Amino acid sequence: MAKPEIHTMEELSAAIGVSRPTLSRYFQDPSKVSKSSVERIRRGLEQVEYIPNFFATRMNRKKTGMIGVIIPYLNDLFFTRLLESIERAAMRAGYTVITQCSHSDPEIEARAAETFLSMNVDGAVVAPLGNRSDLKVYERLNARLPFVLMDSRPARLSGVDFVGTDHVQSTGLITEYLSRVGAPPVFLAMPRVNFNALEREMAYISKMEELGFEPTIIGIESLNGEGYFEAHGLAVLDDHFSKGNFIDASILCANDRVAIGALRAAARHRLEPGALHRGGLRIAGHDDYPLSEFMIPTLTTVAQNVQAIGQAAVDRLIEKLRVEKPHDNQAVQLMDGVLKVRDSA
Amino acid sequence: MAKPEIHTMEELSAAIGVSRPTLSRYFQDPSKVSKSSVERIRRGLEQVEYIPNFFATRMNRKKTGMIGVIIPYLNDLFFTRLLESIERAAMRAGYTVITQCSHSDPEIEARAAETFLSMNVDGAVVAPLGNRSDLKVYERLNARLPFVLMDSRPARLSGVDFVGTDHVQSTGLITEYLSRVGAPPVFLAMPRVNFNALEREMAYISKMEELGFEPTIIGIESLNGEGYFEAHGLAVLDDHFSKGNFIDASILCANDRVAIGALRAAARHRLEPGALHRGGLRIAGHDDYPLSEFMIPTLTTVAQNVQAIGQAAVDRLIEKLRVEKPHDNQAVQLMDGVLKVRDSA
DNA sequence: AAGACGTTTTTACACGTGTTAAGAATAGGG
DNA sequence: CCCTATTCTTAACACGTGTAAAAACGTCTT
Repeated sequence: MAKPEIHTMEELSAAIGVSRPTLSRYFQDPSKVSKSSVERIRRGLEQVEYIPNFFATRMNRKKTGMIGVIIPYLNDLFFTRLLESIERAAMRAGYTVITQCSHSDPEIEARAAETFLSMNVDGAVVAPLGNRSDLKVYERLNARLPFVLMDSRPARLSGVDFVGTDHVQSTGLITEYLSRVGAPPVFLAMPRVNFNALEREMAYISKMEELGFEPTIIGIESLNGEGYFEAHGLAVLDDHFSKGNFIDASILCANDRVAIGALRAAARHRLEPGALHRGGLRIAGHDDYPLSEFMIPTLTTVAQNVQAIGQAAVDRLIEKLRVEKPHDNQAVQLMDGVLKVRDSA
Repeated sequence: MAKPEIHTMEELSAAIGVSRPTLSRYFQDPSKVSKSSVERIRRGLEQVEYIPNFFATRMNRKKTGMIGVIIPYLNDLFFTRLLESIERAAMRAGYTVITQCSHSDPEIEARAAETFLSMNVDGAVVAPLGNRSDLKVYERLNARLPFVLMDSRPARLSGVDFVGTDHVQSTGLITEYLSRVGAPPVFLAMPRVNFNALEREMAYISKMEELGFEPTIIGIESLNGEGYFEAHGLAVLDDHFSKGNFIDASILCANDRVAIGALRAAARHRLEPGALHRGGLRIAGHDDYPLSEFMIPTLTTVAQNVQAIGQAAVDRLIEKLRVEKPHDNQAVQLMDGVLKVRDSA
């Protein structure tokens, strides 16, 4: 505890009798230094309190060993799971993750991107904000760094790598399941805050048409402003149920958070959604939100492979990092969703 | 878009005909520079692409304008709300927040602390990991920086500022409510992963004794390893309900996530917890987790004032930052919880 | 027009480490 | 003991910006 505090490599060099350049090499990669010196330095470091200055080390290196991650919200367990899987993958690969949250604000998102550039991060992974994002921000990042988008994908953006769920597959899967086991589903949309909102809508429509059913979409416009998804699902269905609409329908929600609101609306109207009630109300979601299995009834949904998405994003980043000039072939990785049949549908 | 890219202040200085030191002052605080120069620089910046290097600017400044935040988990909306309120408060005050998540690992927590020190952050806010944390890490931070602990407080740590909820008040409040309206509550504990777990247990016990009731605590030991809180609540109550225990009790859960598991256990056993059923099963939680109002039934709980805690933590940090030598009086700020009576109890 | 004052430029050094080139020390082999 | 290969030290410059002191400039007052 009472170790003398050393603030610079120069001081450390004097203290343990090893030259500063050797110390510099030691901290970057101990194998670059002879066994005997490594031992000597190691013993010296046990006697004193010293950590190389974060900024000074990063300033001159070509590789900073940092990757920047931007996510749109913090208050959503889907994104925190994604972030966690990225952090773990990055840590395994020896990288430090710098996280910025855009708090639904394109301006903050743009500022975060600038911060990453000014920090010389080795690469960046971004989960886009949605329609309101400035696509130039992504183009700028993509032009200057190894860059990967994840989760949701701007339609009008080309040449940018992407990792996410195949919504045509995942939404198709659950649409088909719902249609097979009971009534063809109505789609309870979410406000179009991101590109996935629309992708899932379209996937639902095309699957319904393929199956020969009439698609029905409700809840595109928000009834409660910029609130939570749960509040949206609750408000929209509360309204419909009050009018006697959809009380015995199959309802596919755009995501699990909307579905949680939907379940709440059902409870409020003393409806009991469930797979067991043939012909009765059924509610399903999308994402396999961590709380879905604890809902009442437990929520039938399609799981996104968050783990794989995070890992793939980091892998792709590192791949782009290794080769100076990437093959310039845009890589788009789409993961399949997995059906989770539970009690609600 | 095709703006020439300028990488150093030197180049910028040459490009727009203003000296480098003046530019330096401009980027730190435009009001330190004459109107005419400000105007000239502003016009110049519109013509080129330039951002001051993050590391170089931070390296020499005495104040880096950054504050470090460590939270234990990401997969918990309580902590993400806390983090969000801190980020907003810090942003308002002009600070950049660097977040690190310790992922329940004391080693990662210690490393994050070292990173903050090596970055010369102006201050640090930490939500402790719990029993497994190395208290020396906090002492070290506290000795070298403005430092504030939040959310949960190690018993054996003195001289460190703290901001959090007054659990004696909050837990007492709901214990009293439950006792007043129905049967005195049983306490469904959570695994003692942090200091609040024990604090709430103790607060429950002393309030029960004050009211002249016999305290009963269940679920201290985890039945499902290091799983989620929800799984813990579910496993413990599922076990008890199977044996016919507590099926008409008032159950106070250590937090809302445990309570969500408890509601699930009740549903599995076809029990209907609710305030309306006088004498019947009732379930309550603690924290006002964002999803509590969407549970079935909606969850009665005590809200922690997350907003105020985050703001107070940042305020205190900035206060300590301003005065060179703080008055050394340890500041402990405890916020009151607010009762949220809903349907479950 | 002279002086005073505020601003800006110039000049120089600082921060802590990366990095390179040259020479010195060390080790191992004969 | 000498020779060569390796590793280290020394010395110096680099990175991009902060910062301080002194000199130059401009504007305003009188």
